[in-house]
Amino acid sequence: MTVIRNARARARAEVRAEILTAARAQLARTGAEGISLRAVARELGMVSSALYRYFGSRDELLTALIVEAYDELGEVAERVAAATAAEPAGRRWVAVARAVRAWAVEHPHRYALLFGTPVVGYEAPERTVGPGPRVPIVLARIAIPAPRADAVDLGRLGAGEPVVGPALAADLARLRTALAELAPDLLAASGPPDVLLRAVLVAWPQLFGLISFELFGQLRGVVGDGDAFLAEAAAVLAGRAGLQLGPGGYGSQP
Amino acid sequence: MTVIRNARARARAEVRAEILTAARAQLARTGAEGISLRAVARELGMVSSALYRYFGSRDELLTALIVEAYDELGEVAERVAAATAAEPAGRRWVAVARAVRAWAVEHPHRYALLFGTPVVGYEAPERTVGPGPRVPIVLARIAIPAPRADAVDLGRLGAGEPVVGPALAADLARLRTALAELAPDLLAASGPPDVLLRAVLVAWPQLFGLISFELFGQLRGVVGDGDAFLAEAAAVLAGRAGLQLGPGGYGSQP
DNA sequence: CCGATGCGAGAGCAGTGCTCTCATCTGTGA
DNA sequence: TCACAGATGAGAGCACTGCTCTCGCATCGG
Repeated sequence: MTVIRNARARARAEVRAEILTAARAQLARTGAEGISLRAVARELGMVSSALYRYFGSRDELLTALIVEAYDELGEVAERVAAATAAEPAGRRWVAVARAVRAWAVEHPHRYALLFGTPVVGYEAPERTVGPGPRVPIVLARIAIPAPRADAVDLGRLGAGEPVVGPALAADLARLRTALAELAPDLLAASGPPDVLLRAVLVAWPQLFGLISFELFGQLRGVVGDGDAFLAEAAAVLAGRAGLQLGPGGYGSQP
Repeated sequence: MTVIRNARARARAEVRAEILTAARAQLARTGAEGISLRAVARELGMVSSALYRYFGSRDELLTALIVEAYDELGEVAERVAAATAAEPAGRRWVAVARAVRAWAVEHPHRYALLFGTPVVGYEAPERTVGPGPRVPIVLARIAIPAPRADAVDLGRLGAGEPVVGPALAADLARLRTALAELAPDLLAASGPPDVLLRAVLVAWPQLFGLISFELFGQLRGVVGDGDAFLAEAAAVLAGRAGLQLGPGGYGSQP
């Protein structure tokens, strides 16, 4: 495993990259279901069986595309979070949400690959570990230092109701354990017990739900300006998480 | 079009139903992607070409399954709403949410067919019209009469910010038009302008997001008790929509 | 009763994922 | 430097898919 690999390994990596590029293009054109190993091979001027030297199966190729897309989306979110570091937490939250939506609109099939129907169900390990949780970590990093303890308002539960129920307390503990590996700094700063829950477990799936609803056509004919809709809804979520938007609301620049 | 159709039409309807039943079983077994016209035909002891007398294409068969699933899910939601008619709005909201989740867990592939990645993208007309909006209408019917005007808290916008932005105001108008056909009684009772928005456009996609996240494996290894998680999160959403849970929180019976 | 129509069977086409074998090309150790 | 092992590509082939077309048979309506 030297840094300068031999020519064979180098060529191999290049062919692998070319295959991925062709597959990515085909994904953008026809969606995940339409990706054909044979068509990818054809486009590269090789025969389908040769492709199996590089990817053991169609699912393996898809998995590579999934990991790649996770990484790209994670990078988008991290870049926006870094670029807005000086702004109030609420505005950063909305900015990241809009960026995630913009990426989804630009690459709908890749987004569907990540958050749509699981292709087979076997790629669970890949999903949870690795680049999967990058976006929620970005959101958590924005949200967690911000909320004040008095912002806790978990749905106006009846008097005497615990803020976090026993089942969710266990989930919370599990989440903390997972976070200890992925982002140990977050763990130290995560404050009151429900803040993590709101930021990661509640706000993030809801944000995803809004984007998916638009992208998968559930809001077709109802919502006109998807970005405005998402921005407003994300501002609601940010408010619920106790984040301050500051003067000027959530802003309007994309 | 007499009520008592002739024998030919009767047999035709029966065969159609048998095909749908076999396809439904296959969907439950292998998911939408795994549904094969030939396998369905084989199971029914007919040849694949004969099946084309009843469904013009695989997509047409899938569309029939989608409509069917929409109807069944809508009926589940309506039944729960009716059964809890006497309870406070917040508890009804949570009860419907849990019922939707329970249906999704029981029929994951059918749920994916409705709310996952669109199979082709062409069935947009089917989605928006017809049985599609039954669940959000149930939720709106629960939520709309309930909220008090002072519950409006759209994300703690900056002072002077309009509660509903101009882009969303247009969406709201469109939504009202659509509702005028589907549920005219709702239109009359819908109260302050943002209530509809919160109930249908925000809360429903977010609820869907929570369910999908669990079902599509995004929360795998994080959330243990999915029902408890959803109930708590739905209670949060209900609270945001200004619904009262009443004493005893959102209850715990499934 | 007879023609029009509905319907099932079968063959066939173009495409798919994947496996196997066989030839060739290349990197490396003797 | 050379020969051998391993990596790579080509091709044929298998079982499967959605879908179309044609050809008979049954059935229904006039």
